[in-house]
Amino acid sequence: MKETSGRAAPLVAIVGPTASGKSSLAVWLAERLGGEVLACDSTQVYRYFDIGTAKPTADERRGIPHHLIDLLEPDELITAGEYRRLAVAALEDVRRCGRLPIFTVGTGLYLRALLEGLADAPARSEELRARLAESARERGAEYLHRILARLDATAAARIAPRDDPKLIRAIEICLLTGKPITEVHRAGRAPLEGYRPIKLGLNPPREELRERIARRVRAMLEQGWLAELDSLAARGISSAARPFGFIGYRELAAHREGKMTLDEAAAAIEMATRRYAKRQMTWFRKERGVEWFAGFGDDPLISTTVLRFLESQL
RNA sequence: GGACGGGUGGGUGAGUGGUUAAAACCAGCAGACUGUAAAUCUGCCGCUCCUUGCGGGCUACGGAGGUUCGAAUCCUCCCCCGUCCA
Repeated sequence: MKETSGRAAPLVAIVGPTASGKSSLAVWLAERLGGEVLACDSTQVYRYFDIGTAKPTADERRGIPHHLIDLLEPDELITAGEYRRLAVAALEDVRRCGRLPIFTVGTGLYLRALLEGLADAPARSEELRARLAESARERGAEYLHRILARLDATAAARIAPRDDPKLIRAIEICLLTGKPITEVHRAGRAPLEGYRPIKLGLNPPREELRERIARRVRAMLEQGWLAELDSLAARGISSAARPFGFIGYRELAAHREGKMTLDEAAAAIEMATRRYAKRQMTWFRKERGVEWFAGFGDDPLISTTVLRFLESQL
């Protein structure tokens, strides 16, 4: 598909698995191209959870403004739709300053929500969800699937009978709009206007990524991850808060409760991170229009190649 | 030296004569995913052949023999691991 709008402002999105060096590449490019960094990450929007979410430190930011980080309190809930609103606003700020927006994308769904938009569907309803979850508990597995089948057979056929979160969202949309979710989706999305996305993909060799993840987990622990955990508790943040469910925080919490040794926790974190990286790649591989680079973002060879490519695109 | 317990597919670990290539879980691989997405879910997961089929062949439950129509499962000997007694 050709971009015809000459007025569209370039928007750079760096996709890639966790620990592939997106943040450092983003800063490096920003320094050279007059850019600012925007996080497209469902975890970095939470304040206080810094080490485990791999937020770039002040040092690593090197004076480059970073957006869409530290926006919410831990007891708040971010969703793809909310992220889109926040991101569009941040984008406009960056554009007003005449700077190049560079997204570091860990959360594929959020990038899609931003660029392609979401269906015109209502936001989640906690009350409705509570009721559905309650009935599901009483009526057993696959009850939700039966409900959805009645509301929208097409949608039910596309969602696994045990995939509760997706079933709930589908039922929620049907009930809230009074229309089958299939119809709501068919109505289309509202893509981002006025920008020309340039997608860069980092795809380091798997074995090297695996090692990098292991090293990073150890480094995070050395940087005081456990102390951060304690300060979060001291701050009075409920252990039920969303961010405590993020990779690493949950394992470390289990360790603090005496359920596993620190070594075991570290091993579990590495494993969960690896699996996460794999899922990210599954998502990104089918992302369209990505220019892929087979290495880490902090590898000089990669960064210079990326810069050259970007310059040809701007 | 002796007495028990145990050695099962990458790991943990079921299975104690036959629908058992061998449960389950984990790891691994592939995939799905339009509002909790660092979430959730699905498939595959010994080797091999083809006419890709609830298809064929081969290999497999420490090793070697044996019993049996048939063994991971029973017997014999051997090897290794753990605990205990000397």
